[in-house]
Amino acid sequence: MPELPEVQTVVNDLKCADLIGRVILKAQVYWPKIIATPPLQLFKRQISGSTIESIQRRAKLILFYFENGWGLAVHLRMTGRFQLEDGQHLPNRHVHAILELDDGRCLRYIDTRKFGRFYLTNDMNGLLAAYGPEPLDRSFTVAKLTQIVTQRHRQIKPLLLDQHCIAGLGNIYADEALWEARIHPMRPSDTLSGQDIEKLYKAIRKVLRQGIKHAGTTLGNGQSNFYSLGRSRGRNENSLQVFRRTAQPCKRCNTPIARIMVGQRSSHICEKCQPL
DNA sequence: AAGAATGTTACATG
DNA sequence: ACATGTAACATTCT
Repeated sequence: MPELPEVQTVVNDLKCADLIGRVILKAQVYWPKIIATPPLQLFKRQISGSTIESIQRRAKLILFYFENGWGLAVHLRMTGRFQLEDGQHLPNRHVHAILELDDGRCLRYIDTRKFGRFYLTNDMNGLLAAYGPEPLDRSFTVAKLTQIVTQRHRQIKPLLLDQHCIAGLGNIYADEALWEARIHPMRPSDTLSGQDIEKLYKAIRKVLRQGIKHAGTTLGNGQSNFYSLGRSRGRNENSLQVFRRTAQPCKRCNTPIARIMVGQRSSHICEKCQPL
């Protein structure tokens, strides 16, 4: 579930939780496939005794940097969540890993679909090298987006979702940005005009900033929807203009929102505002 | 009760 | 080399 704004929200909450300077005493792992690298026994040995120096976000990854030069990157994929427990823990069948801290607390990883992954590495830069630019960074400019979009001939939405091209967008915010910019998701990327690209640039940054401001998007009431640390919900759902608003009126022109498949993902569009 | 779900990747095919 | 399609991962939600 989590896209850039949701991951940023989790990181912000983790940073507020007094984790800097804490030592990870021990890792308990109940679903070994969660640990992508290194092999489980090495992972457990290496992470034990690590002191958390900083917590950051890059793309959709949560990055824990340790004082010993290693770092832990966590990708939540669809349903990953962290919870900080003090003494007693609420029972949950989907706890797959627990990091025990030196202050008596535990950071536990919950993931109903078990798609999330932990990467423990002493070469974080290497791990991050393949990702495209951060859309909210100053280095991400209209010129940069022009280059990304013009260099290839692909449908614009799958391109936006490709983390090697731009980091952090997922299905929700890609749909929102394309609606905002009035661009059809199947538009070949190299046919966008300069004006289109500028609108898209502004739209991407607008919807991501808004998502962060609202602490992420939590859809519906299912327990495997997005929740940040603890069980705090995002407040961005009411700001969505098209995502999962199929058949409801377009907020600009009242045309019913259509749902179409693009690159094997559902897309929500106004066919009048976003003609092909 | 079938189909879809906020993500990624390996593999196949054009 | 690049673009696109399919299946897989595993469980819940509509």
